Amino acid sequence: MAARLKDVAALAGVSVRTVSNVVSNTAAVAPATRARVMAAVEELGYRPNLAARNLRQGRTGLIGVVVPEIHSPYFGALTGLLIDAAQERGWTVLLERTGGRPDLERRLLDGSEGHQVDGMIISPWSTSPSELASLAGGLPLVVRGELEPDGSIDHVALDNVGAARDAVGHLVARGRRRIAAIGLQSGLGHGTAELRAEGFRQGLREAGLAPVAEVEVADLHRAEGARALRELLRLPGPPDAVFCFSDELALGALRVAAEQGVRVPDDLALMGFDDIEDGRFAAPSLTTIAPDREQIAERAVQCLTERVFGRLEALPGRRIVVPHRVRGRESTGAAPAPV
Amino acid sequence: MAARLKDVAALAGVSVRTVSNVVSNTAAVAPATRARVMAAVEELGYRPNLAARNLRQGRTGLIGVVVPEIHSPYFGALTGLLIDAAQERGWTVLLERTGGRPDLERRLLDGSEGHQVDGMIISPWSTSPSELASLAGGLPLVVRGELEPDGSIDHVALDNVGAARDAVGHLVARGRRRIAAIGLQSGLGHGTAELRAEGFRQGLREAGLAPVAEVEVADLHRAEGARALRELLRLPGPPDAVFCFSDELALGALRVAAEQGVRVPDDLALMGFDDIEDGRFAAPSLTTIAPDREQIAERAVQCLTERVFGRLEALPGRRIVVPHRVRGRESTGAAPAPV
DNA sequence: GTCCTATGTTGCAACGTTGCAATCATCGTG
DNA sequence: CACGATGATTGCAACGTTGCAACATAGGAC
Repeated sequence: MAARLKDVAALAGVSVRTVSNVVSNTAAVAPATRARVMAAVEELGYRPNLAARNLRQGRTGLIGVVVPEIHSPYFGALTGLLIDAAQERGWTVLLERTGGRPDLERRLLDGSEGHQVDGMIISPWSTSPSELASLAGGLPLVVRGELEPDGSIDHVALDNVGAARDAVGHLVARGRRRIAAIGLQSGLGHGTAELRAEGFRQGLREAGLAPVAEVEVADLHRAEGARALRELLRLPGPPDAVFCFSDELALGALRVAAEQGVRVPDDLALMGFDDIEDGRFAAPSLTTIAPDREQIAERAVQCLTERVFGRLEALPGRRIVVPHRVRGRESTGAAPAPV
Repeated sequence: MAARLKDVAALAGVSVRTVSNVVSNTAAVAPATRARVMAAVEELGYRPNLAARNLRQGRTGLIGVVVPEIHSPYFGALTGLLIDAAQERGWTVLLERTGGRPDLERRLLDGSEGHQVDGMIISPWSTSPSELASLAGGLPLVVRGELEPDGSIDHVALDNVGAARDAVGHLVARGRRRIAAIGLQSGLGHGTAELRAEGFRQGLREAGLAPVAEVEVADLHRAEGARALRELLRLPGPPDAVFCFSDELALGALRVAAEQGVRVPDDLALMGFDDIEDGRFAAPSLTTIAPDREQIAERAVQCLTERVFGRLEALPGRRIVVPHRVRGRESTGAAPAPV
């Protein structure tokens, strides 16, 4: 059915090897020959069989991108950017979702599940970096997000502690004193939440304040944010500002504030983390920590590419920190409401 | 480096073929032999080389999912469900974004871009089904969303006309008479918008009404919805209800309503389409048309699987219509605001 | 004319797997 | 005991490509 090198060769009147040279640019070919071959390729609609090429070359041109979920705005946006960055470098992305399940994370890494890839970019949920490294064997790996650092693999991460401190600074600068946090996660050895909590406390300490409350959540989605703010509003001395560890949590909280007649930002300043699209169009718009997502994607793919092609096996893991900024909007009174 | 069948065979003291029989369950193997082989597999950490398997079997186990974008809530959610449904049937998903670019849509289909897949599920933006079919050649294809029907390929779609009619019905039943639409797209031969416009007009006709306005948009995102509502509010006789062809458009409109002090639903009823997560947590929560997304994903993958394995090449294209329902919430006064 | 180099072209083998058909042992049946 | 049927195991070849090294030809230097 599909044309092979052999068919093209027969039609063009040259050897199989020459056709291969033309289509994969591996050797010098006389212009006339090249033209004849190209014509035959065109006529037969020849496309190289990638399975054969992969088998021969020992590479697949695929990289795995492993995320807990893709339907959430944060991971959705990041995944899109990763695909772009990968495409630019000639990779094709194989997307895997773990749903946060540790067993699935493991099976994907050790190769018993899923397809063969040349490398992986993983946003782990529950597996520690050292475990990741051993599971992956020799597979090039870039870890997204933050768990305790491990010497042997590459990380691309934010300065989560610093970002959380900046968030508190933003609230304090706007005169808030009774500040709470939503988004701690005790169950997991999930480092990101812990780092943000750490930064939150540091920021308060620097301002000579103490946390009004720290609310734990089961996940980072809206429903949990809503639940958490309801809880905070029942406290005897409710907060005048809340720092949520994700925009989705903040949007859930925003909804509850509207329900209960709590005015944002007048009665309560609300702040998120991630800078997702929804936050820009919320009413009031959401102040947030904006990581440089393009750079995260760019650096992660670049890093992985170097690992795959380079002789970096012996190199120690690199630690790439991507910048962030506070994006002040209406929910903390940092931007005037339009009209 | 990586263990091969040959290595396992040597260790277990059997032939390569027997090991293959064990790992791929292709023939009866004596329990004792199987145990010996499994032990060797375990010891060497053997994983089958998929490139070789694919080459031999002529199949890759990959299906392509082609969407215009994945960062949007609608496509993000759908893609997640497609990956789930595919995984259940043993497929791995290769995700491709077109960004709505026609040339990229084409290159993906004719195989000159991207990897080799056994089939594709595509949400086309600008390529017509007949063109899709000819580009794909013999590649099994399932088309998502709606363009003019074509006899030879499978479609999985909503009843867009009926759904839009239902939306109008919902607004009319709540006493609205001055109804506008946001979301028409003239530039594209993009069928979905046209079908919803058609249903919108039918619904109004049935109620003996005429459209107050129909606003065109460049895309279906929030910014366009915001722009469109601003435009509508400047009209001499503004509408008392707006049907937006996507939830994102409606959320953009909702934001503008809040900015301009237009009360929703009292002054203006707002309705969307897609039932994305954000709409549930907006204040007010967003009435919408909810397609049965699980079923879309499920049926699309099922359909494709049948095409790949079945002898259905000669079969005419099937047309699968997935049900939807109106989900009444606060933005049309269909659900009381909590507390 | 000989040698050397540069350029273009080729055949062979191999990547790791599985389809096919052959082989061998074992068992039940008549 | 011969026979066929069944079960278990095997060797060979092939999937379509590319690395390697060899080969052919032409052109330039001496």
